[in-house]
Amino acid sequence: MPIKFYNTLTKQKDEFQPIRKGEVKLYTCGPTVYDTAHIGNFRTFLFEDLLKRYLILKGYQVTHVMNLTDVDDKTILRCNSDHISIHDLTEKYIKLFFDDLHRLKIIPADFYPKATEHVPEMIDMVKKLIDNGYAYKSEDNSIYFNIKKFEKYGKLANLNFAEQKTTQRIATDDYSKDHPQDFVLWKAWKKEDGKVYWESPWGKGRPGWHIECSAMSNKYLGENFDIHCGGVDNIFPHHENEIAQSECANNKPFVNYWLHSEHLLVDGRKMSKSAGNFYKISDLTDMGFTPEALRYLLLSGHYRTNINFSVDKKHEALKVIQRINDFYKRLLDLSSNCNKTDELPEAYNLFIKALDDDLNTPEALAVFFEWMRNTNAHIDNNILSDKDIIYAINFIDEVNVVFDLLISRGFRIPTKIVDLANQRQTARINKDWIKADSIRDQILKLGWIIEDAPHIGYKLKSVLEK
RNA sequence: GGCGUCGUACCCAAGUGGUCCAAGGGAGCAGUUUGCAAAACUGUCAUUCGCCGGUUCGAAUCCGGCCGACGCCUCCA
Repeated sequence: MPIKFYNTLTKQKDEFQPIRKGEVKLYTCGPTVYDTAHIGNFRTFLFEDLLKRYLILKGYQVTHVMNLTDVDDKTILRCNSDHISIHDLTEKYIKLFFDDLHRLKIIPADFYPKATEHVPEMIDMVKKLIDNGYAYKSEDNSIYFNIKKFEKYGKLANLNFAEQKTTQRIATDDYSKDHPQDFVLWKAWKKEDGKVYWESPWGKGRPGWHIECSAMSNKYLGENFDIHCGGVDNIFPHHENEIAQSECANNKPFVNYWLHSEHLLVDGRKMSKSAGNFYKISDLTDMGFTPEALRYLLLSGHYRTNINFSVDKKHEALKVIQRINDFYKRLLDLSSNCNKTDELPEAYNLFIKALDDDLNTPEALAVFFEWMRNTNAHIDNNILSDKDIIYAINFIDEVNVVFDLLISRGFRIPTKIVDLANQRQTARINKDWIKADSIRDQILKLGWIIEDAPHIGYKLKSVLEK
């Protein structure tokens, strides 16, 4: 079964056909590293992680590039106000970004090119655009792209520039442009830029924002590649401009499939620092959200809808993660004498069918939950065969390739907790319920949950929810 | 002004013409089980899909109007 993706370029679900059989070249817009990324940014990065994991599950060899924008207006402003070099500032936030990626179990990209390390490539591309007649130099030595020369300009964002009403912001913008909506490829140095500049054939300056993604995707993935992703806010102007630059420089189509994720809302509103609903990953882990809980919450809504995040969802997410992990352990405990195979249960086909349809994660999770409930019931009734146990484990392993909701950190049970549990066991055998209950409370206070088996035996679980 | 998205139970969230008198998760309630719990399971939880009309044999799904939330139109995941 082929995968279908909603392609922003065609505005419909298209069957996915890679350029080279079995291979996918994927470019995802990365962070601007002048500040810490927030939960909204990670909604997009997690969508991209899901996409990549699913392509891997389907057997594709994925080459993934994520850029790091380490020079732009905000970054320069921040350096000047904090009296810190651009390198020191961006390295700090790059490190924090990688920490968060790791924490959320996002599979690392193959390349993380930095804008500042690819200026020559960008200059080359601007040169090509000038040579091909698509770009011009303004009075202040900046280079602009002439949108009138590119017939398809506006196709991705579905904007009609001939009838476009000029907004206040554009009208009061740069006077030296031929057309108000032309965008900058190379920005001439200004006093405020301080030490931040590169030499170019047009004098000192720095690259425009959009050119980095065109130049770097070109370098690492080729002039025409398969998939390009980002948040919906990138559709215009960023991705529209990337298309214009790349196609006019190379005279060939740029990207075949454009996938965009919707924004995340917090408590039904746009996240903002002033509204007090602005969260970084570290804020949420401090509140007790586990990486798996965050993955679940951000992947349980479809990527093209606004998902509504709220700290009130912590209980729901932790509960779900606990259920899945308990179920997995339950199966593993039953599997010791079973012969391994790589076969899968029927429900797996429905799971794949849901994800094939433009990554319908809510549907896929529904299939999984329903199957899990039935399988638990079969275990309760002791009617699950050895073969079924192995199929079930295989299924969860596959689900985990895509969602990664199994807790991989080992919880080592402290000796003290085991001792208490054993004392309680003795009390239970002696039917000393008062003592047994009091030890259970004590264990709970130490951060562990004890679950009894009928008559004798127990399980210990770490308290995930505080 | 232009382009576009969304409104489904207490909360979250699929479904986009009949197999839906509407999946799945969380919360609640009742039960099985348990020394009691927990976990697991079972049952219950929207005669109805923002509102009003229309098309159709048939609509949550298509069309029109209205109400409400939101995005983009050169900062933005």
